[in-house]
Amino acid sequence: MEQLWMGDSALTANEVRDRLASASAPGRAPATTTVLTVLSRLERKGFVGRSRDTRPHRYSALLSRAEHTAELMHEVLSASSDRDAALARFVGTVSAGEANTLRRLLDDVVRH
Amino acid sequence: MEQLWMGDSALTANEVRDRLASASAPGRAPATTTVLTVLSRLERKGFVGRSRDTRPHRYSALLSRAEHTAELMHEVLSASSDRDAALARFVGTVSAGEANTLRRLLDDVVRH
DNA sequence: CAACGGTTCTACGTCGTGTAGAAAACATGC
DNA sequence: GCATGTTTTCTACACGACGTAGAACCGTTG
Repeated sequence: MEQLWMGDSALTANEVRDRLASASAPGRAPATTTVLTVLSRLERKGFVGRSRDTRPHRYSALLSRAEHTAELMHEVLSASSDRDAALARFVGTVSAGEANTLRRLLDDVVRH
Repeated sequence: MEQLWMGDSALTANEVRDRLASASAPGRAPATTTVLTVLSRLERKGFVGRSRDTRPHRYSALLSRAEHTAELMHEVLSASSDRDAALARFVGTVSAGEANTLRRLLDDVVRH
């Protein structure tokens, strides 16, 4: 749902609807009001912000896709009682390539 | 919900209900049928297994708490388009202690 | 076979989500 | 200034996941 625009930023409801229309099967084009509703709900939950001063309100993601994912991962992890064990499992099932990525990232972290 | 027994293993519905009863506020004690229903649904979704041969069926978690968490993390990560970016964000917001844990875990991984 | 504990079926309220029409609020051309 | 088109809000419905549990069914055992 949100993924659909979690890359650009500051779009109007109609622009969002247009992108949805093109990026989907021809039949599946949501009404503008639908987009507005969803956008409002996302705003209420703090996922998107909007500029109310410009007339066609402009909506933008407050968190990038990556940030959002990272936050979700933290949430999932927090729900676990033994975080370290969970992390161990996670690392154990990660691909070799991603293990390397992680290693590199951790090295970066070490020097602030 | 499941967390309630994701530590022990192979319990009957009544045993589960009892644990729930003690581990909660005195008033909040679910009926046995409720537990059965939930357990069945979890079974349908592949989260728990049960031995149908013993008469009071015995239910057990198919995945440990940690495994389940790890799987969820992978799911979240998979939903992201740019996995590396998401990982970067994740690592960037992890505590220092956990960063170390991760480092150690990655070292273990390297020697199979 | 009657009673009892265990299991399944059916069902209801609540919540999140996708969907959108009706109505209200605005902007504007004439 | 008002009719028209655009934008936003309100209200609403269907659907699926969940927590909850009663009713009915089934198997064991006295």
